Amino acid sequence: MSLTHTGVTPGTAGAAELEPCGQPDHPDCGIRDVLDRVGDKWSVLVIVELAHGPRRFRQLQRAIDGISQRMLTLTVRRLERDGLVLRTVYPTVPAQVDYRLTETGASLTHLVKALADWSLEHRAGIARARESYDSDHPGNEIR
Amino acid sequence: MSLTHTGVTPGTAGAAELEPCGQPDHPDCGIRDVLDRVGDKWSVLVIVELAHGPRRFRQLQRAIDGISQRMLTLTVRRLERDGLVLRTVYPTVPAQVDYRLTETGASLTHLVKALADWSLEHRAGIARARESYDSDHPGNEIR
DNA sequence: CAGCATCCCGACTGATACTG
DNA sequence: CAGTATCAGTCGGGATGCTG
Repeated sequence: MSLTHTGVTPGTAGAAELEPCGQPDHPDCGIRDVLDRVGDKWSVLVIVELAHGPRRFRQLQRAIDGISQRMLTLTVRRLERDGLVLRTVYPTVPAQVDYRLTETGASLTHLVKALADWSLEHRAGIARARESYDSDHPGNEIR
Repeated sequence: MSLTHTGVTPGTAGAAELEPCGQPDHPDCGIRDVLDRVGDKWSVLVIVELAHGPRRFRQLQRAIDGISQRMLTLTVRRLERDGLVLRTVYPTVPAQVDYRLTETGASLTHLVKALADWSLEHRAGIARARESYDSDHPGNEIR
């Protein structure tokens, strides 16, 4: 809903002005850097969770269904390394650490939100398209 | 508002782990469906390329630096299956196929563009953060 | 040109056990 | 609680060779 999508002419001429990298200079103009981070399902879920406020390690693990401790560790490390998440250690008796989004990380939440909105909006359509495709192409394992 | 979730649904015992998805509360609600598609670097690059207009297979492969034929095939197939891309075969002598975004696919273009913009905007910062992190944490192989 | 079929290696991940 | 260390299994994805 909050996704205002101005009608874009489908297929035909389209191509209005999507010019992420004006030049073939850089093959992928940094898109991949982000994608490798944003595209990771765990990263996104962590970001979404942290968008609600600071969380501790266990809180994140409990909030994110299905993530292993190992993956959570790796995920927050990577996000920290990229400067999207700030990790703070409190030298309390039982060690305590909290994670929160940095400003950069917070700015990503808008995109994630937009992505989620788009997802919800087209979820059904995609599911239908898949069924349709699968029935039209039996025995085609495209995952 | 869509992403505002109350956080935590620990639930002691088994309980329901699959939320009805009535509300966009649950992060898992369709986000992954999109992410599995959008999050894929090749998918995004294909979408970006197709945003400029219809392309043939070889055109795509040449435009997208580094993609293997196998990955391009799989990528466009998946996009087609999800109804984001339309595949048209022209029974010419040397087979000719073109791909173009469907309306749904075109609507994704905005998000992809946003992602690309964000990427460009924060590219340098992320790179710096990484260097900084790496020098502060020597011998830490986080990918 | 536009694919499909195979082989194959290394990275990603989960499960498990141990530490500060 | 908040991790680190290890090991094993899966699979993404590149390289190569072959149709239509």
